Amino acid sequence: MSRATLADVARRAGVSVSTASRALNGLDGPSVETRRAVADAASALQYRPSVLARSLRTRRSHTIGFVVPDISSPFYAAVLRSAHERLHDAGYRLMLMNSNRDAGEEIEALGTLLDHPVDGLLLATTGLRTTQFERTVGTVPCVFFDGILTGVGTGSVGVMNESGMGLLVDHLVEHGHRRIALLAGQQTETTGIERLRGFRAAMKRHGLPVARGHIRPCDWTQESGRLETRVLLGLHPRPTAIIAAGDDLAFGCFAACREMGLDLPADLALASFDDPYFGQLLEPALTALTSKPVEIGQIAASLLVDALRGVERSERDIRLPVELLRRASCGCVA
Amino acid sequence: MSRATLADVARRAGVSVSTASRALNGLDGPSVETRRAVADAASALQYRPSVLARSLRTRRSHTIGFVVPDISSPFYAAVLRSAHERLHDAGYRLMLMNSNRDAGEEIEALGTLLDHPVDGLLLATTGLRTTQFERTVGTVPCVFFDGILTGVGTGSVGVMNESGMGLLVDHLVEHGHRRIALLAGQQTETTGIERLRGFRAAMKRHGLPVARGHIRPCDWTQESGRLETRVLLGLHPRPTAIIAAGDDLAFGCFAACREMGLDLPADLALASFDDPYFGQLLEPALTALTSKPVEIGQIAASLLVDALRGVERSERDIRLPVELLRRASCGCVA
DNA sequence: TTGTAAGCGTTATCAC
DNA sequence: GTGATAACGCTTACAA
Repeated sequence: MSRATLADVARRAGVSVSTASRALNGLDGPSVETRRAVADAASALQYRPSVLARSLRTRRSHTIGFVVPDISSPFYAAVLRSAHERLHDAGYRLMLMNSNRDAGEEIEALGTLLDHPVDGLLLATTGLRTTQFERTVGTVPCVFFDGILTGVGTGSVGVMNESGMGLLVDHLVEHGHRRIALLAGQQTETTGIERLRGFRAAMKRHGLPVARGHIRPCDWTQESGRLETRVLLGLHPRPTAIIAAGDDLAFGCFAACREMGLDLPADLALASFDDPYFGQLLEPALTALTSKPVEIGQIAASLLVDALRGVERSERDIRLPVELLRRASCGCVA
Repeated sequence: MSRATLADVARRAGVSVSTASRALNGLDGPSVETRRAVADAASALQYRPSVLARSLRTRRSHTIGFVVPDISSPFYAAVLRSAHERLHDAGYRLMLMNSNRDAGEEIEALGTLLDHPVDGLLLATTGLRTTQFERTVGTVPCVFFDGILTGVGTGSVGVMNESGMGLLVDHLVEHGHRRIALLAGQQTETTGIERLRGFRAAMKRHGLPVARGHIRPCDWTQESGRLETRVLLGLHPRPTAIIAAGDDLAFGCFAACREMGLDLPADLALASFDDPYFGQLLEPALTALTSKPVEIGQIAASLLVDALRGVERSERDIRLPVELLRRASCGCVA
């Protein structure tokens, strides 16, 4: 005795499968009595429709694929939660994939999801090319977030990377810093690229030179931040301030300073682009920009749901403004 | 021109669908030439089998359901990543659900997953009853982790909650504390229950009384930790040390102390059951137990995969030992 | 208002 | 070796 099928329900209600289907789906046709009989039979048998069979027939799986570089990152986890909530409310399930910060794995992940198939995609890309994207995703609705590919897909959500970086540079300059270095993050991802661009622009705006070796492209990891900070601190002249393009990079900088017996912010000022949710609890508290994972997830999911429902939206590429959280690591008094 | 189907491949190769199916699935029967022809046709058409149709027919979806109280929690996110990796390698996809720390939502989530259907479940339960579980999950393989329901399911993985809590109490007692309070966490989840039990046992073992009101059952949130800490600090006599049963509770305690101008560990000692991955970077660094999300995810996934493959395992309920990380918040010198 | 039947894209059981 | 053909459980013209 496995799960009851629609045929079982129909038999018990004394009607045909099509009538049973119509009754359960609330289509017009069946009389009130018929509906009642079918509903009774269904609940008596504890009938639950097979999503699989329905999807095969209707060509809609009500499943969304979610692909990120690293789901264990608190930022992506927070985006996931909020996107999931929105999608769940809209009747969608979520299938998860990790690209592991590798373009090849990302393509494979997309392929797996499309085979399933998924009705739409939420993607934080880790450096896909436009042609690769078009070839593997085709016309399936896809909303980018955080890691964005421009010119393709049905929409995108992110923060204002360039102007945000400007805020950080401006603030450090206000503190009197002139030799500012950047832990730049991975330069295959839009976030890394745009933040670096914003850094260069802001430094230029202030008429400040960017010393040779003061820009450190690197992985988005704590270990990488630690290593690159050590390199920076070994330079002559040594930077007096460091901007980390991501929170893990900032942690790495923390760790390096601790190892080397340096005091933040007395010996070195630090500002981070991303604000981890415990930025406040660090010592010194971390100066950072508001990162908005909840908003990003919610908006990305909404864009996708609208696209799936055929709703046209005027604004398809959304960039959220960020604000500076002045805390202690930059030299502001707590 | 949508995706090519098996029929398209068969037609192009000049064979029947059944032969094409056999050839592609490597079943014996088809001759070498036939195999070759089918493979050529398949790649020419960029054929990708429909997972949906295959699942409907074989009654295996190769999809696993993953249910947690809150996926934005770094602990669960880390478990997810490691479990996902293991499952991916074994050819399974992962469908995600959030129970939002609510038993009703958890049941609904399980129902949704089973409708899909999923071949197995990875579940951190938030206080399900045995009968509820049996009714909704039936015989589908389910491995519990973190939040565990004993006596049902195909296995479980967690840490040694009781002895771990003993380690924390022992250590604070070594520091000379006698009035130790507990931010106990939610008492519907096994983790909360077992950690409280371990706390009582350890206090008893040391012959220490547990003062009235010194045990604070509460939500697992930072806000809750902050509030309960304030309550504890308003008590007479006031506890000299607090143990947080979870990391967010410890952060709340941090926040409360900061608000009240109290110095950790001089005015109050703090030890946490869970170690957040940045515990080292806090000031003071957080004394905690090693939490092992990566191991937990990996083991849980392995147990499930074994069960799905019909492999019998002797050890089905695994409890990982934990170690004490002596840092500064308990009063140890850094 | 209801029923019949075709099909969604596979796999599996038969014959040949 | 290979090919019809019947499922898997559902939706949806089209008939009645």
